[in-house]
Amino acid sequence: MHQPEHLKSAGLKSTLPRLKVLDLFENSEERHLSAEDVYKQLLNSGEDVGLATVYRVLTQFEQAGLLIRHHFEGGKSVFELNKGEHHDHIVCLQCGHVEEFYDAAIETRQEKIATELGFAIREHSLHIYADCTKKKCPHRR
Amino acid sequence: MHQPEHLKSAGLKSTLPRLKVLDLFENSEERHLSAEDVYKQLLNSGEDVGLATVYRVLTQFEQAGLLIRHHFEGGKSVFELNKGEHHDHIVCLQCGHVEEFYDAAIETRQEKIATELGFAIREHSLHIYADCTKKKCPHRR
DNA sequence: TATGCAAATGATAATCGTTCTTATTTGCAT
DNA sequence: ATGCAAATAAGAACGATTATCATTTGCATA
Repeated sequence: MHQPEHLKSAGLKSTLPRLKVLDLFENSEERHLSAEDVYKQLLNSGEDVGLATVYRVLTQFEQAGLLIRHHFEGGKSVFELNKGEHHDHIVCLQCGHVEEFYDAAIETRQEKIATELGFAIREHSLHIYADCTKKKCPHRR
Repeated sequence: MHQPEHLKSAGLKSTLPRLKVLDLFENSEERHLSAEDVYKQLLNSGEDVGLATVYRVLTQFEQAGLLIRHHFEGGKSVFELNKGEHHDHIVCLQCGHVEEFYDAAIETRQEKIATELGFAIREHSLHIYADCTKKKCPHRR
């Protein structure tokens, strides 16, 4: 258990809600969770947290670099643990599962294009929405 | 003026609000407009349209293939005229201007990656958020 | 170990973008 | 000219998120 240090180094007090949220991301099956997901899972675990706190904590964790926020289609923000390595996402249109991938060639091309157009990249997002062709797709959306 | 035909072929009646919205996209300086942008510009032009109508019309145009909807950071949808050719976007973090680009290499890589992961791409979005290094950047956000 | 206080929380109201509802108006075929 | 389905405008309703504020908590200090 090294979570309290994570929080401390981010200048955040080690409170129960924050520990629970961190714990959820580190032990959850699904790496990508929305605020609502986090809230519901905590309630199911018997924790008594407020939805407002969940939103607050997620934003703080994002600013502290512990989490990364994504804006997939559908309007709601989705968060994942920041592993320090950038990657892009492919979202299954059947089950909603999010798969990660990284392609050096794409990254290189992006840099080249931005430079040519007179821009310095700050961040970027590549989202592929696709049909899963695997039979094991749970189709649970 | 060939707009009415556009509408008719899409199965949409040729109404004033629809013609005005189409006209705006075809003659506006900025290719990428949000619902709020469209609404305000129409009001400024003395048109008496409702915000609900703007949203409805934009959605209909999207379904008719006349417009393309984008989800940039910031939560609100942005629309642009569908020119039939896919392209990606680079958003200036200073002035908010959106520049378009297309890179065959990136497209190819995406297809290859999706196939390898067992997916069939339906759609995708590549958004680059960057600092403009040109002096002519209006910095007007 | 008790205590003080800033920071954090939870309940709820408020906000923002967007969609829905409904009574009225409009395009357009007759 | 007329009828009617389609479209509209206004505002209510909605879902995700943020702000407010009184109460509680972590934790440094006595």
